[in-house]
Amino acid sequence: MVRRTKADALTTKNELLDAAERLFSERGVSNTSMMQVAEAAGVTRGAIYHHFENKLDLIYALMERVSLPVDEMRDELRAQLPDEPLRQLRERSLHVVHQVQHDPHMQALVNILCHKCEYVEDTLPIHLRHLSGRNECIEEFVKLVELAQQQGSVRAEVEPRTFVIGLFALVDGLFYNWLLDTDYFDLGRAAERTIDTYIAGIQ
Amino acid sequence: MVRRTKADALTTKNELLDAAERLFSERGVSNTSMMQVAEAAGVTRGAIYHHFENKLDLIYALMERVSLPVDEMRDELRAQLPDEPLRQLRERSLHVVHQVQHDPHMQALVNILCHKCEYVEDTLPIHLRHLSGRNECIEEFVKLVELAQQQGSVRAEVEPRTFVIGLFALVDGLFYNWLLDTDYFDLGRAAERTIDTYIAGIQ
DNA sequence: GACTTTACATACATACATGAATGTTTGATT
DNA sequence: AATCAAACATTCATGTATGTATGTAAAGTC
Repeated sequence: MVRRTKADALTTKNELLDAAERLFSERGVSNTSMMQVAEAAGVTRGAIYHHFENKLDLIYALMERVSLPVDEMRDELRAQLPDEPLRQLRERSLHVVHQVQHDPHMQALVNILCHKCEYVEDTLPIHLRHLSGRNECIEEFVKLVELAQQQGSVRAEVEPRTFVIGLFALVDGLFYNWLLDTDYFDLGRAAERTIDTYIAGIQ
Repeated sequence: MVRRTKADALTTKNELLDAAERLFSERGVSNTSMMQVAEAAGVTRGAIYHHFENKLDLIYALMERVSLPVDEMRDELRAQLPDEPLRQLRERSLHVVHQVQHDPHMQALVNILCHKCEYVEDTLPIHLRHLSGRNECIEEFVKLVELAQQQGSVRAEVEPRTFVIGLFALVDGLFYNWLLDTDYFDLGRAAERTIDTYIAGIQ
């Protein structure tokens, strides 16, 4: 049975995105063919190539789907706790952790970018996008640490930039390992403890 | 011109491993065909299938090549600083970092496992091997932290296991990000600072 | 109601990649 | 010296992915 109305087309597109997200996350990007994605969504390959240019465009669309709500939330948190820089650092980091832990789309996407997608020249645009918002965030965090340093709550010999690189590495590393086996440890709990420990180390 | 002596065969095998290591690291595992590996090594595909069963077996051989020296070094370091558990933690962590930063084979392999290889069912044996030695190491580190706790140099409310998970996450995250762009920050320096900060957080 | 466009399905052409089978040359063994 | 087996090269058969071109029925538009 064919569906043609605009709303139905949008449904088809979303079903394709859902199928791709699931299959990519389960079996890897390059190990999943467009054919398999189409079948999982109950359509043919023609439908995919109608909605997306190719596999990369499909991944790109997956990122769009989660990046919008994430950006909103970031702006929201940015405004909070302007007078307590270290706490803002903590809360914002933990918030991302919470998202990865509890939002299935976010979790699947991070899993894909982290473990199910080879970092090669072809996928460069994908990863560049992934990193762009991130570098912004690093700069912002550096300024927060500098502020805390001026306030005297951080030791003077601490290099803000290096500290922030470590903070991101810690969070990334937690994601990386947790996604390998989500039963090995509780992400939220571990993130809270380890981030607090790390921040305590500069006070 | 064909080469047949046993020594020459070993040379061929090593050239194949070198070529695979380079190509996999540059262009990704599933994006590199056996044909390309053979060409890069100056032989035909026949040579590969003579020495290795398939692509997975080839990756496996790559891991073997570096795991031996790494295991030796681990045993060596294990014996050092038995009375200063936190320093042993620090030194052993930094030593791995140093290896990744300065040993090309190690660096290429971690890069492959981290960014150039999809974590899917087919490659499970590969990753399981990668994780086995690691889990051992985690348990060992936990005991070191417990020891430090008994010695009174670590606060009582610290959970050793969570702390070690964070330490590994930090190191992994540093590798992960540094390998994306080795010019973005100095790995050794950042590792030293951030690990010290993290350890300072529990004292 | 005629016309155009959308939303797919179908079919096809091309390009690789894999793995096995087979062939060939030479070192190693006795 | 004869034989065997190792170390590859060559060829082939098969499967599979991709992208595109074309077909078509319904939706949308006027």
